[in-house]
Amino acid sequence: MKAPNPNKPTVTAQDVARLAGVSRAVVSRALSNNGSVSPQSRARVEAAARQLGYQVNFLAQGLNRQRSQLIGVVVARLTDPFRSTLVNALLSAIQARGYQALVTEITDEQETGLSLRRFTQFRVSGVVVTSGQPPESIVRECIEHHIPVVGINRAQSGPSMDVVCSDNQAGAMLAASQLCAAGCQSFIWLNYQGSTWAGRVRGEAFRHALTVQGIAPEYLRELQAPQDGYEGGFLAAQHSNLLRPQATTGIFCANALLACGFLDSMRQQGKNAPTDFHLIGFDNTPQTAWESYQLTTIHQQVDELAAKALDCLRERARHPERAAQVIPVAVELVHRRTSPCVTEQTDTL
Amino acid sequence: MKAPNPNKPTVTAQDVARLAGVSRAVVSRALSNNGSVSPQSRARVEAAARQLGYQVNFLAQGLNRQRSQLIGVVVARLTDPFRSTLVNALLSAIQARGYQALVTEITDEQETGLSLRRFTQFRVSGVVVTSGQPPESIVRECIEHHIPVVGINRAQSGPSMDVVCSDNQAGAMLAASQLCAAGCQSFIWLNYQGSTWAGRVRGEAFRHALTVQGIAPEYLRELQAPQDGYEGGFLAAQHSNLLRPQATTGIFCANALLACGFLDSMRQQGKNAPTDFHLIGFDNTPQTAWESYQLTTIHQQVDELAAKALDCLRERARHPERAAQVIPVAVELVHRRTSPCVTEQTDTL
DNA sequence: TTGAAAGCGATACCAT
DNA sequence: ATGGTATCGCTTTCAA
Repeated sequence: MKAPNPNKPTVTAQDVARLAGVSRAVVSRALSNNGSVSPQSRARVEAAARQLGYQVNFLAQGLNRQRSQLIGVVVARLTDPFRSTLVNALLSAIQARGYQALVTEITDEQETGLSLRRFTQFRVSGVVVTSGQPPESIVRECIEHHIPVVGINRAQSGPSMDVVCSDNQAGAMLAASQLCAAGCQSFIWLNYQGSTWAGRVRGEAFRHALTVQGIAPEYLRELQAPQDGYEGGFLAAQHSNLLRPQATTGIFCANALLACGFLDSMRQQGKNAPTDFHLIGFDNTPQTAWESYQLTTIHQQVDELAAKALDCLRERARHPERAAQVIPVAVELVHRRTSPCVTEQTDTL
Repeated sequence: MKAPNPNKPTVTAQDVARLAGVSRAVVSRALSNNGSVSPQSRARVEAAARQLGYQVNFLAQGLNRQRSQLIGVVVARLTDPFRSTLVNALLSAIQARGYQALVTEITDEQETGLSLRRFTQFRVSGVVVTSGQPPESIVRECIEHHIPVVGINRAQSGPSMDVVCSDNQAGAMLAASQLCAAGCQSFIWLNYQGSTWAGRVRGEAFRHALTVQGIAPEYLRELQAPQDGYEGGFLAAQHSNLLRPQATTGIFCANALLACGFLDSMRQQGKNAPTDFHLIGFDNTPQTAWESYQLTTIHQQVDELAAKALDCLRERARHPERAAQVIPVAVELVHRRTSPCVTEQTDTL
């Protein structure tokens, strides 16, 4: 058998039942508010539970219910400020709803599937994918086990996964309008090689938004950073000769880190925003608000993303068959120094 | 009873046993490499398991073993770059050792205890506290349930919790030496009101280190930011008249965010490092390396902190009775622009 | 309302 | 080496 716990033996529902003078069943019902229990029994159970310091064994509970109070979260490179902000919001939302977060870090898109598998082994109540693209087959496995999967800011992975996504189109449009209103006549889209899906979508949307603004395609240049992050943006600015002398250039970046790196590198070259060019980033991470950057940026409402993602899980748990949805979340343009708010002054005359 | 799964019924060890023509017991042994199994049986079990796509139910496994493959992590404000870096390292280390991370975010020191309780309900294999101070009583509860608890960068919470801690004394000494060698004659210690334990220790150690360097106490001033973070540092610099005209001031900050905010605010006032003052931060977060800051800083080896924390859990699981330890992790001075490396030139003459 | 009992799925002991 | 079986702790059905 098992070695008896030499210290404090675990308190079980059985112990509570004994002390309260009722059966395990009553204890279970009383404590989980399921089924009917007389007020007196309930009181006695609660008293006994408190007295013994009883705590439900979630493993046993989950085993029986075939579902744990766990929600799986997949994330990559938590050191990226936007990701940590998002995960922070997710943790809050998850706990606010009475769940616990099971977090796995992936270093490679491939690992997403493995993470999902491990989540199912814990019978999680749902999965939130914030990085990586899970193979449709594995998502289906989850669905078959009645485990809803939702992605944040990613492409739909087949017809089984819901997605909550910041409105990249609107963001690109806001950026394009702002840059045009600010008088830019030449444009650059900055992204990195092997960008995420969201980054690519933003680029496409920016191109489209410029067209809508009446900008001819030849006035948009694409700049590929050799890598992601601050360093990528920094290098991108070094390795290219950006500015046409005649026209103010408006630059839109796939994310905040790229924008910060780009800006620093440009400054090192003696060029600054908004005098020499305009710059708008995506994400509105804390650093973009710092005095040294004051970056105009597209703000993502992370709390909203998190909340909608969890709502989505709940909904899908109820209606497993319903078609997968894409739920948009509004974005906002935050005016800061690298492309200041344009007042109506041009219309004054 | 339970509603039968309408889709794919869960594959259990029983199913594998049936297909392999052996008993559940053999399946368990074969798959967990426990007990003895004939090579042939093993092969058949493995084949059957693969064929059926069998996955162990961790809930059942944990219930039986009285221990899950979970490790609890307590963290606050994940948006702080140092915290997210540390948690990132912890996640990697946890997964590298075959565990899964159960993460709880606390917004208040008080919640630490509640988090630990919930961890025990999942029969976690260990707990890592990176924020907050768990009440000694609850830590003891954990220990009594054979759940080791380790803190990172915090005070020992009674005799039951091990602690892994960056060497704040050494860090302060490195900072003091550097500032002195750079010619500073007047010093400021910048921290925020209600600082963490680590911050306070660094302050004390800095004071001591200056004494060792032969600096009289009256040349050290303490500056209290009204809050933590970038904003706190920014405000601290605004609300105080820092520099004596005669002597170069050396400033040491409790953390990186304070330092960045402080630096930006000083610049706004027309003062910059290292010309007008010297500045050294703690943590070496990614942003301190950015071109706009290039902050000289004390580097914490997060991977080392994470690795030692997990080693510690393992050790304590083996020896529950052993006295609690404090395990130091070395820090390094990273020379950057706000207090550049001092060459031997002063000795040349 | 209540309690007895049948699981949930896996593990480890013990006898074979 | 193998299989039967008790057990981990809780939930839920079912009959009383």
